[in-house]
Amino acid sequence: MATIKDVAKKAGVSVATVSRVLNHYDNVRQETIEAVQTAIQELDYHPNFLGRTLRRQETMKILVMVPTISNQFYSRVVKGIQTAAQAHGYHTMLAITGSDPEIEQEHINMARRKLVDGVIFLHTTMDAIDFSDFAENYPAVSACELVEGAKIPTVSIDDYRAALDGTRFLLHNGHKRIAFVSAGDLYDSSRRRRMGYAHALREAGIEAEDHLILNEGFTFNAGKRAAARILAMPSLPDAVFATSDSTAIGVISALAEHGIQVCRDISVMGFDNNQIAEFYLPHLTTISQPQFDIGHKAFELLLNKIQNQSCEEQHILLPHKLECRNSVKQNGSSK
Amino acid sequence: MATIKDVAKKAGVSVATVSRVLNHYDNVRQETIEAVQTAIQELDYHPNFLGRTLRRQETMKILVMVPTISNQFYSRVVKGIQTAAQAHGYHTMLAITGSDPEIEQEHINMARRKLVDGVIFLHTTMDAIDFSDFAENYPAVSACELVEGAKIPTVSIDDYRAALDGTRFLLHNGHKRIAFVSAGDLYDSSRRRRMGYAHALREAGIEAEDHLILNEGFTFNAGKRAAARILAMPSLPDAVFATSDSTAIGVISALAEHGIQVCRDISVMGFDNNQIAEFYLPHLTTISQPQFDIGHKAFELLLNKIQNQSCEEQHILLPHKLECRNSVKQNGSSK
DNA sequence: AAAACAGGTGTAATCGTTTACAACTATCAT
DNA sequence: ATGATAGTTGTAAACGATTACACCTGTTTT
Repeated sequence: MATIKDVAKKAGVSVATVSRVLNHYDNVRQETIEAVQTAIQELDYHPNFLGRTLRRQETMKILVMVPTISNQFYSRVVKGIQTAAQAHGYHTMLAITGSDPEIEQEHINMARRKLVDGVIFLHTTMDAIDFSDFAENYPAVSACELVEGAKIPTVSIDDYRAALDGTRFLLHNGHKRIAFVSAGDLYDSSRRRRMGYAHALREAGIEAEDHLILNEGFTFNAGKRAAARILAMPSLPDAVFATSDSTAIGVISALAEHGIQVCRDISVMGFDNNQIAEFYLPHLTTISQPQFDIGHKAFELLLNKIQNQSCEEQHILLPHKLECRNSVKQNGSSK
Repeated sequence: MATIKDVAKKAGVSVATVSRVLNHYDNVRQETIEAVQTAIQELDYHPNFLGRTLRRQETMKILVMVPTISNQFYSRVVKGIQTAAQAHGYHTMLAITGSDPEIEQEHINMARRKLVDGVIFLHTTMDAIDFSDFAENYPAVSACELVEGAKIPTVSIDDYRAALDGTRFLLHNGHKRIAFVSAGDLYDSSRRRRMGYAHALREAGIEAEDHLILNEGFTFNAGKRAAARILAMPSLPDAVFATSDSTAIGVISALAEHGIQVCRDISVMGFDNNQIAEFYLPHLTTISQPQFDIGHKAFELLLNKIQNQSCEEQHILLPHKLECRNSVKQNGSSK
């Protein structure tokens, strides 16, 4: 395989000049450029970027730490990251952690070992202290999850507010007993959403029923488990607020198997607005997150950290939106 | 940031010795090992792998070329790849090409530039000649798609046979006019499946109707478009064989909007067996692909190429399976 | 006692680039 | 003619590790 030396020899110039041509420096004579280029062609030379990487101490790669890609939600965020990254000449590596601290730590070492220039966390198992500590030493940002107390640039929606809006919507449409399906405290977003939900109930003067809060997770099967618990309740709640679309669909699917029809017998609201929310029957009423934009913005924050080392902590909140479809019973009357 | 030199100085040994400790060579005195290790600890030293990478000319990274990750199908394959890769100390990079030749070419250069040790193609826009050419010069394997005439190790299902089985199943259950929704010739798998479909019709003595073959693609919206065309037909076909689950669901969803109920009025069969096939209502009858295994095996083939340079062309066909659920009308009688 | 050997370590070359610095040429102003 | 300047190019030192080779020091073999 030809190296820069071979090209230099063939073109009758020094390696420095070849390097200049390669990097489009503007202080090379046109003839020289052409001579080098023909040498490159003739040798079918492709620069070995490992050399540059070592010299420049930059890999032009970033790492995205994602708990799972089975969920379309993260796929969209990753897509946003990747699009932004590509536009700046960066490549993206994906670490699917499965929320396993060990796997996460192993990948964090990629940053320590200079194998990537920065890390975007879509979720972390680290506590705020470790997380801040890492972010202090290496370029890192958080997306989707706003980790309480962690000093790290973050882009997400306002989960509290989103759940508040969602719950209010259910309340305004006459639903009083609302079950809440979420992931407990494993995710910060989940915790925040629960607080928004609780707030909405409180302001409506409704007494919260603890057993209506079902911490099962974000997956389809979590929804099925939640549905099983709901079916076991002495009386059915008016509505179910599931904090991910997959979960909502799990709920609907499991209820359907017991002859309970959504919208007629019970309302179900989702969260995220994945494709599936639009495709499912009934079409799912849900809270829409700007997934692509979250990813896109997250990369921009990261790039800023990589280039400027500027560590100013910033939390960017992007707008959510209630997407009204057919899975929630609406009364025309109540405002 | 501390380098190997700093550690060497601190421990009072040479860099070579530090390197030996780092790589667990067995010809270092126990005391020396300990001295080096404490120096490492005290300096909070993390080896910079860029140096090793350059010296060894290996990155321990592979690239996966995937057309999209919005489709769960590919997510599962990627997961299989990643699991296998991780077990061998490799990291995975994802290039989402969107089937854009330009983006694909840009990423192919990563291999040429030694930024990755090998490439797994889940799809390529290259023709058989270019594809073979690349695979001859760089470690590469193909997964999911068996490219006609390309000399490259491949792992996939037998698409022809799978579509044959699927169509036969529909025929055996009394469906005669079967629409076929696929991606035309953009994907080799799509072409093969169409041939399997045609074969089944022929052996059943049924005359193929060209207008029943709808080349719309693999997405949900492709399914909706196909449904629109089906609705415009003078008479409804008995069944629709959609060659991806998303497409099948698009068909079902669009038909439902016109009051046509699947299983009662028409049958629909999917392909892939994504989660959604199980979750959707009605549960989708579909052809199951061993997605995880395909990915897993693909990595093993690639590793073999990376390590042995052995170029023997092999096509590995993994078994598919008909997953019988509720979207196809079955008659108890016919065998 | 000399030779052979093994265990442990250091020296320095190497991987393929980039880049600071030096140096050369031609042009221009003085 | 001299010095300054701009444009172009080359030399060699990085970057941070790995590793071939040499070189010790003891120990064992002859």
